[in-house]
Amino acid sequence: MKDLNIQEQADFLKALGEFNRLSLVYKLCQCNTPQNAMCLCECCNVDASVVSRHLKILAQEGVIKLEKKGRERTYTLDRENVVKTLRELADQIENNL
Amino acid sequence: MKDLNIQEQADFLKALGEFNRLSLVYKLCQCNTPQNAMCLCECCNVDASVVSRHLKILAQEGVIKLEKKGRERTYTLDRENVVKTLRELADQIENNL
DNA sequence: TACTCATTTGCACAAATATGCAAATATATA
DNA sequence: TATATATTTGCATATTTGTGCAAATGAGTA
Repeated sequence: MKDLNIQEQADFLKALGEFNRLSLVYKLCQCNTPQNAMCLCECCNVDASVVSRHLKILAQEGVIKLEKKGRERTYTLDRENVVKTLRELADQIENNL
Repeated sequence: MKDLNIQEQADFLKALGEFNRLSLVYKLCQCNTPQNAMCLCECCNVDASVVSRHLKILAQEGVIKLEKKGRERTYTLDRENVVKTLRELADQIENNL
């Protein structure tokens, strides 16, 4: 339960604040089973390499989790972390911190 | 109480997801009285024109509110809207929407 | 080992963004 | 009206970011 500093919070929000990345997040939100990158490609109209990079950014910021089992790499939304971070931010702002 | 589409949500998050803008938000969060731009300049080490532009972006996205009374232009955090938007986002993600 | 499929990386490039300075604008006051 | 102060805008610029393509990598399978 680390407290994020301003830069870290900004990076987290920036990760979510891009259309294709946010689309990926919603896509992962809807399918409750882990998804591989090929499947995720369908939701935004871009090259697989672009999806790969977006997923990397989301993973770095703790938005999604990568699971490697053998050949497969599947991604799941880190629902708990995203929800927690957003709510903490909302609470901070509500309470003038 | 409009529902934001993905692009609008992304724009809102992007507005918050930049270091100097988030610093401005926290600054406004701490001082409960409306602040003018000169005062806000102090919190980030940039030119007044840069602050002006950041404030404009924040205002466009409903993060802050501008009040003009005569010569003075003061800004206040639109606490209610920011908190509401962040919580709605958290709720959406929590509930797989 | 050779092949196949999924993913990442290197490179190039266009578009967006953040920034500073100087000039323009707006608005109160002498 | 002239002046002072606060803010915005026009321009130039450096940096970041999103993107696609081709090549490289990784990991299973024939």
